[in-house]
Amino acid sequence: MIDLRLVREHPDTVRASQRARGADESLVDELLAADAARREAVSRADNLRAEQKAASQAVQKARATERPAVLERAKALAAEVKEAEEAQRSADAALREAHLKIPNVVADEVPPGGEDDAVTLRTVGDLPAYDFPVRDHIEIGEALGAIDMERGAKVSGARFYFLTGPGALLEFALAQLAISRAVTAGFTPVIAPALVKPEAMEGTGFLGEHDEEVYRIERDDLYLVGTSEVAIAGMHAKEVLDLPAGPRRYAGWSSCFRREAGSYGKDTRGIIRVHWFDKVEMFSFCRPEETTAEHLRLLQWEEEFLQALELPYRVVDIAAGDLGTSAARKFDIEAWFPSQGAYRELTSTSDCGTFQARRLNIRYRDGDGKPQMAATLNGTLCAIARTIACLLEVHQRPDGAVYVPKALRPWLGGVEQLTPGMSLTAAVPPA
RNA sequence: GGAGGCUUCGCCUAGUCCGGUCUAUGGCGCCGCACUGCUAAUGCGGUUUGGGUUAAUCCCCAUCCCGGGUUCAAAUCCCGGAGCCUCCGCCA
Repeated sequence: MIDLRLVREHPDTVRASQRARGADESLVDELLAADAARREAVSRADNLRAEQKAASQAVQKARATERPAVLERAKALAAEVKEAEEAQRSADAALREAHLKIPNVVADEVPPGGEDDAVTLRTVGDLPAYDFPVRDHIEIGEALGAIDMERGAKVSGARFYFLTGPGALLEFALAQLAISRAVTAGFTPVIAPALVKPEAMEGTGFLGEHDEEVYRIERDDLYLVGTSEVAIAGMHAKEVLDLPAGPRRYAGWSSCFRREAGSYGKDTRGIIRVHWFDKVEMFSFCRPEETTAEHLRLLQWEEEFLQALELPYRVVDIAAGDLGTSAARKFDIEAWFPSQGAYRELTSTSDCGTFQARRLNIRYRDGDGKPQMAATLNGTLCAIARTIACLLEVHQRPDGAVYVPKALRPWLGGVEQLTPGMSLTAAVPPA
């Protein structure tokens, strides 16, 4: 939810933001009208209530002879109040509806344009050269006994997979590495629920125009999260946080579920685009004035993680038309996939400003002890399946082996490479 | 799944049976002022959170877990729901 004061005082800023996103500008005027209508309804109901309250007290004090007349007046007012409250309720609902339709206001620095207009900020790491035919992650993974797509489809359908043997060990190694690095950087590790109530889903902005992306458990009115961002943002809903000494940071682990509606034909091969994967997500609660710096920090941690995995990548600044509902600004990191000869999104970090906090009612106390809206940011530390895919491709060797980056070795029994038919007991940390 | 208990303005708490100065009591904590060489102690005052209105103050409305209902009037009565606790059943 955007700041209503901003809409009232600077509607043109919001209109410009809508235009940049390619969204409907007239929603701003609808919101302004709904806001004015609500305030009028509130005033009317408040005044009537005050009158009615006085009348009600007069009933008690009235002498017996006056009582019937006073009571009559109180009853009449009560009816009016009821009607005014009804009008207020519908005005409130109309305002909320109009309010929810408007996505976050894009930051000034965001590049204009759509999906193809992201600006590359930098490219890091040398592209690997292979003097043998490059294979994609499925060929490599299946040869290693690390990925089983066929049985994934048998058990759960398209876009499902099993990670087996070295693949399963790789998942745990990545998770351990990600969590360890996050804890060292000051994050609190969190294992988050993957099923959440509608409020959490709506609060993080996932139930708007993209709600067909989300799995819903209708019978229990719960949703499967597409990222632990949802649960972690919801974790402090309706709270007043203590944010005296900088951001409060969590590293959340959860399974993530995505319907991938509308992506038919995209990435149908492999585990790059799947209905379910596990992920370590960074999440930050901070003061609004801290978000720009915090966003860059999250981005830096993401980059350092990919550097530790020895993966070449580039950082892109996402254009306005491609921003999510909650984001004011977003950076993606795209890593190199040799089989595609292209950079593909591996991680992403968004500055949501106060947008999510306003929906979820997350506040903090300022220097004067007054509650203020907090700000939220999120960033992928490691989306496991896609990262495994990238690792297998980039670090493939001609003999079907896969090089293990040094940072991962402590979690894989110290092995320097994964090889087809290898002994699994060698690839686990000492028991 | 079944039975019972609990939920009050940061924390604890009075009030709920029997509706109306509840404009919610008291303690702790916190803030300010006074007093005092300093600290402590003491005294006085303040201290929920939203919304409306306003240049600002004032003022008004809402808020006793949430949502309905009864009533001129609800923390209080009725119905529904949530969360927590205890016991039983089931389960990893």
